[in-house]
Amino acid sequence: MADKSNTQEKIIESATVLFLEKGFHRTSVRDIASRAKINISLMNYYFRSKEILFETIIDLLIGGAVSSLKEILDSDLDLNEKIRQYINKYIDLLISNPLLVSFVLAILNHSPDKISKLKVTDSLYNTEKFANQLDEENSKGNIRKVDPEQFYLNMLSLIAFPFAVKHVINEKNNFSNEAFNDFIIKRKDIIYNTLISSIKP
Amino acid sequence: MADKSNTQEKIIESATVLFLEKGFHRTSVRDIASRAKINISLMNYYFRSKEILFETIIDLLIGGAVSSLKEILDSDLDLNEKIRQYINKYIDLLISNPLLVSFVLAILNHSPDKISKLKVTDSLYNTEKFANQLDEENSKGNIRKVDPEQFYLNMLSLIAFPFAVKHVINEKNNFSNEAFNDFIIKRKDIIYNTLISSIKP
DNA sequence: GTCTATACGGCGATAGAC
DNA sequence: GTCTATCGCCGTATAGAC
Repeated sequence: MADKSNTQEKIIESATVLFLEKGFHRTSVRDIASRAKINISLMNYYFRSKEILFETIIDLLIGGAVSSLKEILDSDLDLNEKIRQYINKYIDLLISNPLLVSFVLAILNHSPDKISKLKVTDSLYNTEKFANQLDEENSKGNIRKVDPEQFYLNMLSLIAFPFAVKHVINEKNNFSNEAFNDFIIKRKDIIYNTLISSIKP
Repeated sequence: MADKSNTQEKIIESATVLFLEKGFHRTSVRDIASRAKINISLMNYYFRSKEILFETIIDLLIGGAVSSLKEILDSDLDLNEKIRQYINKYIDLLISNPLLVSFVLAILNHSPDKISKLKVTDSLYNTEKFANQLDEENSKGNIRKVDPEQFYLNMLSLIAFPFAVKHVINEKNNFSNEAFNDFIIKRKDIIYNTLISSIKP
């Protein structure tokens, strides 16, 4: 049994640093092994493949954040307040993990069959309660009629896409990482106002 | 000399099919060579690398579409009409090349240093005239004050992001490719209305 | 110029000895 | 649990035939 989970931890620690630094494709299992000072094949012993190791790390990184996003969506909050909180929490999550969007998109692109297995994409499903709430608010005359699926996609697009093109934004505007974060934080209000004004009766 | 450009064309034809079918990472140069019935090293002879071949194909696929997008943005059209045309043309382009967004994001993620060399990303730069137009319309009192950079990013996000998560959307809603296209075409109006209502005074 | 054959170093993964 | 050895791929480079 020896060090039990110590080796596993070393792999995760090293892999996390490298994945965050260079992304999935540019990090090799040999890189990970040499940084963790372990034998290459131990990576395959503890995790069955590089991809599973990667997904494990993603899930660890974002922790309960994704499920708390789902909680907001499923809560009984007032519609406006729900949208506000959802945007804020999502953007905070992505600011803490700026490569998350690219990672998830890379996986979706690389192995589309694994979509439903990814915990990260959980938040994209089960938007039923939110959809019902939009329908109800409309029938009360509080908001315009909207396709909930389209509205939710609008919200997601406005929140997530900028992180997918972070490099382009930074290069175009000569942004540092800090300047990018400032730019993104300003988006909290912008996205909220954009979404709300689009459903105002 | 033989068939002159015939070999080159065969490579491009085969590679296009495979890239569109399986994406960049899952297509090997050996796949391409065997499908084109040519020697592996000819790929390196005509194109210097797999990546350059890929970029060449992307540029061929989207042809003048990207530059015509830039033309719209730089035109003297009325703001509303400009936004409308830009959305419509962009979405038509992406419907014709549904993998384009994923491809570009994959390249951005894989080799961020090549951003400015990609012709496809040209459309993301030089939005100066559009920015000025937004400022002018605001000073005339026709629209609310907006950060042009944020507004343009909103537009781009709403247009492009859905294509990056096409697989998820299709799986969630049990969409066929046709149903996805219908869903996207409906977005032309939705995106227009969302953007316009966000700047209405 | 065009093409073939072949080889190089690196990759992710695995079988099997200890 | 750990390590060595090795497998079958990959993208790329090059020597040399036509």
